[in-house]
Amino acid sequence: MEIVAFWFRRDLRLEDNTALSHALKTGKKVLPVFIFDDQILEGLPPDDARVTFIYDTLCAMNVELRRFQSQICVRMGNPVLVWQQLLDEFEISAIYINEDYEPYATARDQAVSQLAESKGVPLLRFKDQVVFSPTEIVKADGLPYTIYTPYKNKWLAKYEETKTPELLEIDQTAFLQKTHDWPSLKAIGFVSSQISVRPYDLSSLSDYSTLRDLPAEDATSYLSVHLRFGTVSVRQVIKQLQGSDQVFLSELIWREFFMQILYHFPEVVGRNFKSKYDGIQWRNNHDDFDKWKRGETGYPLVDAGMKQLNQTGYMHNRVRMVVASFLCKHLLIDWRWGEAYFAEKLLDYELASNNGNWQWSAGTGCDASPYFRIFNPTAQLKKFDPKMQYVKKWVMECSSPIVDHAVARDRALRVYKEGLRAN
DNA sequence: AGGTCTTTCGC
DNA sequence: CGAAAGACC
Repeated sequence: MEIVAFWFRRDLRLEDNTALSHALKTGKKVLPVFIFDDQILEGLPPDDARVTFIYDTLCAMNVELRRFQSQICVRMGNPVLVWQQLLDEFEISAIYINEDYEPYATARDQAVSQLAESKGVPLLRFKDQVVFSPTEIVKADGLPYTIYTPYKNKWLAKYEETKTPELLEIDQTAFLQKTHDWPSLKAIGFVSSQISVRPYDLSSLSDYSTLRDLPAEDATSYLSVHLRFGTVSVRQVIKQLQGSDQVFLSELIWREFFMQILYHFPEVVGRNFKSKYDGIQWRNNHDDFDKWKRGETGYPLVDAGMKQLNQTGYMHNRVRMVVASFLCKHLLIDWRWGEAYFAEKLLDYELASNNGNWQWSAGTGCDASPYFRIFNPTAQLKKFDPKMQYVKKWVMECSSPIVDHAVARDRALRVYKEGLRAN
């Protein structure tokens, strides 16, 4: 029987899923596929919370699908080799995917596309995880934006032009009725993590703009991880926004801004966007770095943030900016070290946003915070957690500061200036 | 989407 | 006199 395949990647949902919806409308039965890519899994700790989340999400979708005698086909290995097997095993006439704009993902999809095309099977790509793809918002001369505000203006103007699309129907009766051998989490090489993903609540967005900077309020959306893995549709989120939620919409536009930066400038991975900062002599003191990681810097807001990260896989956004600035400016540790630590710990880790925001903090990025803007961690505490509620929740005892603020501030200004002069 | 020091403003 | 605005980092 001729069927089509749908490949789940970072779109782990059965609602408003573009490529899936199109696949289900072809009139052919749809084989849903998920591949644990061993190249990605390699190097992750066995109790990685994100792998647990992916596995649990797949299980939950499977429960849905079982009502229609269907099941997700879960495989593990190199995606190209897995697709080679699947194309041999099933009579697949097309593979449906949602576009993924990361460098690794585009190369992977290109390889799968070549394989499939060689067997006469098209790989059909759809826009799903963003409102506007990296090539849709460009300057009049066709070049990508590198400054946020004009990018945002263009984004909003284009958004006004296009009507908010209706959410897509998912016809579950069109799934292929077939069961598969499911690998256990253990068989994939993992165990269940103690850290779990907090569900999102779209109704919490109403107070976002007034409370979002106060970590004690715990009023952020917790949508990041769901947008990362596609357990929520970005269109559904936007549909939920009221006219007053411009602040939240702006955060979604930042997300797409950094995605298009990574897409058009893949060299930002591992390198300063602005090469004039290449001469900065980072101190890169391992002892300082360990203290930062453990949340033992002696600055309550920094330490609270790092403890929240270590214990929950999440950190309040205001605090992310403070700990990042502290690492780069006060400790003069290379932003790439901080980027790597966040990548390891954050449930919502996403290459484009993580890289973009770290470079923003370090001052090396496009449209970044200027190098002389150095957060005063004590002033930030006073301003955003005046009653010390957030800090008390995460920090039990406060050690003495590992570096004096005024001294570190002067040192950062000097080292950045020297670095700029040397370049 | 900052901080700090200095100057000016408003009373 | 303290608060707000400005300059510079």
